[in-house]
Amino acid sequence: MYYIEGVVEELGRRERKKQQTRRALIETAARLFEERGYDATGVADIAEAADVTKRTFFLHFATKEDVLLSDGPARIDLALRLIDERAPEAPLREVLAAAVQAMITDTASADLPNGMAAMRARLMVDSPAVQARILRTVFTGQARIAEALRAAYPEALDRTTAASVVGAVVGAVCAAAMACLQDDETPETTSAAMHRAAEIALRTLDLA
Amino acid sequence: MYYIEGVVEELGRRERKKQQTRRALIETAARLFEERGYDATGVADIAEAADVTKRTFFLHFATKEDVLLSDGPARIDLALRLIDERAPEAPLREVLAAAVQAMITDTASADLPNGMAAMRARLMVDSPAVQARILRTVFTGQARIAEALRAAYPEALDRTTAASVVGAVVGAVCAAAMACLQDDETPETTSAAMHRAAEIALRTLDLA
DNA sequence: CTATCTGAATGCACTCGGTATATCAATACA
DNA sequence: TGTATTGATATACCGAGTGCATTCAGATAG
Repeated sequence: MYYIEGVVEELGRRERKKQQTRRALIETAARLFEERGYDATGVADIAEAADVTKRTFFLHFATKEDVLLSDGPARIDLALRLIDERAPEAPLREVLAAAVQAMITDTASADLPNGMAAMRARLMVDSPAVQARILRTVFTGQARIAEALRAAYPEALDRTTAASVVGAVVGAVCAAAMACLQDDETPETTSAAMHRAAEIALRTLDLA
Repeated sequence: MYYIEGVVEELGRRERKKQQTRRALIETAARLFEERGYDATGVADIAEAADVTKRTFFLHFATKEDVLLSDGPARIDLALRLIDERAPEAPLREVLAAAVQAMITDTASADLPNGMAAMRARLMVDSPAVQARILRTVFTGQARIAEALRAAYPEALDRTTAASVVGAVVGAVCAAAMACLQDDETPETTSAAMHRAAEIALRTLDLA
């Protein structure tokens, strides 16, 4: 508690203000996307509604899509931390399974109450730009996970094998998620399908 | 021969001119990307060098990235045709394996002599926009393949299972390819790695 | 052979995402 | 208190992509 306070309170007024405008931008963007749709909402509109300039928006987010993916990196970090903790003592399959399941669960639990995931899901289905951006984020994330696993199990995995295995699991999960989204499945069904997809793809490791 | 001539010659002067400007745009774009780099080459530059207007460029390609992916749909169609021919008589694993291998081989054989694949590969590594676009193309393509397989093997595959399996295979192949590209591997090594990745991911079907 | 119609290409103005630069003003810090 | 940071601003700008009216070559009918 002492420690956490130390870290959290370390932020001066300046940094707090910054986080404040950042949050304002995220929430305003979410609201406007909801109200008017993604394409019909310009960056200028978001900035205007959040009472900052367009330039300020781009000071916080590199692209319009990024305002939707502000928590993407955290999810990858979660997986990397988990790998770092349990590998290489635990078996490869178990570590990879735990990492992927943690990411799926985190997506479901952190996003759903926020309402963010539902919108993101909708946008992913019908906004090509958002879909492309998410895929790229996932793809680079999976590369980092593959590299972490290869480093942890150097005798079992070379670079392309590691990439293949992680690619298979992530690819399966993403495809399953997308199939559910297009079918307008409930979040619970979708989440279950993602876990099942991960299990299916993890079979690749059961006969090495 | 008679038949082929009939089909090929069916194109009047008008359609030929159209294809001609289309090809000119593709080749000019490739040349300029090679010379100046992707980001430093504007659509206006390509159009200018191909002696048409910017507006005409967008009459042939929806986006700047699309001029690089003009043959993408054909590759998916190849897989779909193959599935249509062999399913549902042949076993699922065999059909999927054949389809994926055909796509990999087609990529290697049709692109490499053209020199197109090498550049596309380079761009995929260091141009986020191109990478995102390719991923989206692949992703929608894999959805079509999954749907075709589900339709052909309705008793073995529901929608999300089909998506998971195809997603696993395609994800593995893409990840392996990307890993090789980032390592500057030879086309042969890359192609081999993709085939190996497909084999690994196809294990998911060996224990149903 | 001529009249007509179709559609590929044009020209131009416009929107919007994203950037460059110079500047202001609040905050951290000595 | 004075100075250096730095988050935010204002303004002008670039390039991708679109809307729309127009032109002109080439297909088609009479």
